[in-house]
Amino acid sequence: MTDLSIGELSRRTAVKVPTIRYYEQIGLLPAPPRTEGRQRRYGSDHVARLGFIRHARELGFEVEAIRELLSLSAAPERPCEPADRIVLRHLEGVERRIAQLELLRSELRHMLDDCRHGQVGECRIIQVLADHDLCRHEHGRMESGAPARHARRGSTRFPVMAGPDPAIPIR
Amino acid sequence: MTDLSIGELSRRTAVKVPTIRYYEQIGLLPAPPRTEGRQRRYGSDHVARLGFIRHARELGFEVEAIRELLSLSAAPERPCEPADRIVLRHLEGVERRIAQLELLRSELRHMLDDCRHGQVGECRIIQVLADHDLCRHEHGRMESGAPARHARRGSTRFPVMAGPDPAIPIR
DNA sequence: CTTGAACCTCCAGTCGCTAGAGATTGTACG
DNA sequence: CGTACAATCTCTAGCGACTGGAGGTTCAAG
Repeated sequence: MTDLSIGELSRRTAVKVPTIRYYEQIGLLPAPPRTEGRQRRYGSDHVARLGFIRHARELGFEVEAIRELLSLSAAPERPCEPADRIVLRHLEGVERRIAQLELLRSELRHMLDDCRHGQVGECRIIQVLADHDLCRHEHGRMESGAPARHARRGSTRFPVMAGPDPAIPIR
Repeated sequence: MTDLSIGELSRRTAVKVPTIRYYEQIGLLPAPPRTEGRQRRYGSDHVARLGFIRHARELGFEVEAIRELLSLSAAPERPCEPADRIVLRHLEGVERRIAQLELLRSELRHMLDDCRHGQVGECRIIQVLADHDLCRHEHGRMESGAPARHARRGSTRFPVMAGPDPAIPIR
């Protein structure tokens, strides 16, 4: 009805033009009719559907989840419990991610707090990175028997990325 | 010295074999010497460097940041301020991400709270997704003049992904 | 010497876009 | 009506940080 070009649709929904074409390609937005010159022309139903998609993306839903939500929304008389479950699952993922990031935040803050802001040699940041055991929190699991908290104190030395060394076959 | 195969290195550092090869490819881990049969053999310095990399990745640092941290760690007598800055920048990113996710979390919770768990037709979840204006928080910016809070109440109907419609050129 | 696990290289796929090349179409103006 | 030029078209490749597979070789134990 409204007969919008892809650029107009983009402006109205705040979704970029290549993204709209991408959504069509992956089957999230139906292919619209075309002009004789094969340019896309959209109606108000496309505006609504694309708005739905954009909002769901803003809320962090994955494309697959959006696909399901869209197909659920097409059956208003059916129970909305499947939709609830999708949202709940996503909420749980967001909560897990927040918890992870909060751990990260506190470890990063500790690293900065502990750093005396002197030389790299005494820098707590570099030390903690070099030796996982020095950090205040455990954020990975340590399942197996303690792997010998070796007394590598002092200089942190790794093989340095030098020019292509001769690559002598050993042994 | 320790002369480890890539599988052994993988076990000791908890970094997967293809990931180790990938780190070599992108120049994060130096290419080790090879056996006559061109298999990689690693020493304890590689174990240390790869441990550094893994820990930094666990803390969410990007590869480019790790590259910088590694090259900083090679100069123990220099000031550690550049390292501090990298960590601080990353911390700020983490904090921004947390703030975003907390907004998301609260909006998702509201959606679930408001849903009467009946039919899709009255489902608050679907309604909020279909009409951005219904949500409790603003998480995008709304710069331009209000785009006509249209009275599309009731059925949420989009063009449905059907079979390939005839694609009649219009106009 | 044989077996088979581990290793090798190379390439493709993941996710959700984004950007570019090079060709065509739509539209406004003179 | 012609022309200019913005917008559109298709196609392909790239991002980041891996991960997986195919198909072939090497190592180490028995």
